Amino acid sequence: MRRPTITDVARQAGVSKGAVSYALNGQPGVSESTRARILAIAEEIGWRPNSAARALNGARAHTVGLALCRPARTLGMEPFFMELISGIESELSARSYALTLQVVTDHRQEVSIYRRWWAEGRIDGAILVDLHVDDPRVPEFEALDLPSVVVGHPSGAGSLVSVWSDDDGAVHETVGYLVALGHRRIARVAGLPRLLHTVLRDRAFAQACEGVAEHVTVHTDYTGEEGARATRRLLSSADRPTAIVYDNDIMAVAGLSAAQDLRLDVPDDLSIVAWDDSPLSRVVRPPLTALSRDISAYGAHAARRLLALVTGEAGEEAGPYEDETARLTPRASTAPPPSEVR
Amino acid sequence: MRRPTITDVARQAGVSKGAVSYALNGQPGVSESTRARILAIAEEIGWRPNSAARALNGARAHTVGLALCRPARTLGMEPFFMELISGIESELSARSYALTLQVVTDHRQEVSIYRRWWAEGRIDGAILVDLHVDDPRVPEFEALDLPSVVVGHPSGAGSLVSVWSDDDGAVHETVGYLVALGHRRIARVAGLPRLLHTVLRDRAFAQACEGVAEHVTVHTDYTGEEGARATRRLLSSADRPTAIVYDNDIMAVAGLSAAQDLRLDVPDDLSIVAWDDSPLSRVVRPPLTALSRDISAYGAHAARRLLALVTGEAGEEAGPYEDETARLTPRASTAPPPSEVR
DNA sequence: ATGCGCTGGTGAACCGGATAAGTAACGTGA
DNA sequence: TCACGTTACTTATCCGGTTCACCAGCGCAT
Repeated sequence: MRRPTITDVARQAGVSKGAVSYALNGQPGVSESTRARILAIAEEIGWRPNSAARALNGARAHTVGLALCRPARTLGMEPFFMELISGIESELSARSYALTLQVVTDHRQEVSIYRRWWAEGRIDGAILVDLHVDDPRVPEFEALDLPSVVVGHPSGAGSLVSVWSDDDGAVHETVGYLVALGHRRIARVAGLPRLLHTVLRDRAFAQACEGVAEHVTVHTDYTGEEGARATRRLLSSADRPTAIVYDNDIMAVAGLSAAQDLRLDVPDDLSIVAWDDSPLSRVVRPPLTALSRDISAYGAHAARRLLALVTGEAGEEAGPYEDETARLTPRASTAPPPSEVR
Repeated sequence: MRRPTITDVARQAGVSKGAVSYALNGQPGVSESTRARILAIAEEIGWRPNSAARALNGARAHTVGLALCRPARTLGMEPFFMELISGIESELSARSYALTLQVVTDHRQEVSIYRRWWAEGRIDGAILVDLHVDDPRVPEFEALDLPSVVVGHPSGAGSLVSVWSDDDGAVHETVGYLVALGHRRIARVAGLPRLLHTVLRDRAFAQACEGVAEHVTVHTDYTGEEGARATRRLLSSADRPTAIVYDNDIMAVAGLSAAQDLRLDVPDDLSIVAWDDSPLSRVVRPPLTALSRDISAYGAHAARRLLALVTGEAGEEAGPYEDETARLTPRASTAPPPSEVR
């Protein structure tokens, strides 16, 4: 049984294709009674205008693209992405836009996917995540002239609209909190050094500690394994830190376990802070002090910006947007440092 | 600058639209030299056939749909979905199919989304996850006549092709292992009771324990909070279990913390097994014994089945597929029960 | 020389909608 | 009673591809 087309509806209603089209789209040109009859028939036989046929008339594809450039293993473990996606989604589906997703392994692939989608008319816009230092995607996107929103700091977004949150402020708040507790040697277990936000956090961290605490930063690939290894290395050094800030929660949990394995008590011997709060931070023992933010809302903002770009709406929705700064949520993993090192 | 169309390519190459089409699609009807010239020009001006125009000629949309019916919070915390998606993805992108994703909050929405996508010609097929008991989506999908693959047990899939893994076997292996260690009172902290796989695991668990161990099952919503609460309740009962099997790893971690809060040692006082292995199981202390399986491969199998359905390929790819059974990976969270209760 | 098949194309119809232009019927004011 | 403006449509064209029917030119056997 073929899918019904506009012609089927027109025939059953005893009108022309044009009339059906007007009726469907709320255009003037049909009487209310005819419109109702047409819509009833469309409903009855389950007709929906074919999106390809619509798109052919210069209309939009009503789809935006998102390519994620991370290995499956890391991706699965990062609540961040799933929450971001569901936030993006909620905004898109409210406006009847679909999200097309692709998981890729490198940036060359990612750019070529977007290029293809765009050239094929499959997407109206794109969302760029995980901004790198000197990200090659930015000039590419600018040249492509594909409406796009960058989820990341404007300093790396070139002329593209960006949605970001103030990591700098969050870092300062965290360091300030730890210093206030009495910590004078603070370490940071950071993510991939080629990611822009890692560099920005590194810089902010160094700056925040400047003059008030010794500081050291170790880079990892975000996995629990590397988080644990970095922690062991930090804790076995002569002047070990009394507090460690982790760039994601899986590393924070791994670091917690590593510390406990070394017979260190958290928070009495070592304080731990996790960046990005997730249920995980709450279920471990002790629950982790974390930098929480509403990632879902973050994604929704990005989507809203993108839709404004796509539909050409002016207004305040069109510009870059700074989302709320992550709030430090103190839990039981942070406390003053042990007295002998104070 | 308008996107180039087939007419632009034809004009530049000095041939007709038809010739360009034949050249592009590897059809006979153009000489090799002309084909090369046309393709070179297409490449140069960055032309890609508009997917909507192609789809209009009865061709496929080259897209499959996936609607996830879970709240954002649970979703973010389940590495399962992200891994499943990236597995599906890898298979799809290898065959140049796109994945359209939608996060919905209930089944009615989910069905209506699929119905819309299908009627609008946006998707060629769909993947159904999280099968419920008496799932209303199954008859709907059968009626829609939309090519689809169910990720879940065939007993609930009706006439739809399903891809599943033998939970029954995994449960028996787990219970067998715990009984062999000497456990005689085993609890299970299960997921949502309306999910089919929960019911099947419940049944298998009861059956596996029958005659060899006392058993009890508690249902939760998969969150760490409920996992912890269930654990506390189980452990504070008079004849508390000596081993608990959790339906996901976030609950297992939460259960571990809850037990430790009650001054119970894992594994000396209590053994813990997590269903579905993830980096999380490895980074906590002690690392958790878990049921591991390759979720990404699971997703890839589902995608392959779906593509076989969509393209109408016969052969062994078309039927239902039983994926490998989860393997029990013993780690330090399981041991013989304490002697006083043996 | 003629017929035949093959190669390498061309031109036009078609897919399913949107939309501009055209038209028939009707009411209305002068 | 007729020009005029509405209303409620119909008709035709277009979007960017695919594909079918057709055709010119060429080599080749007859």
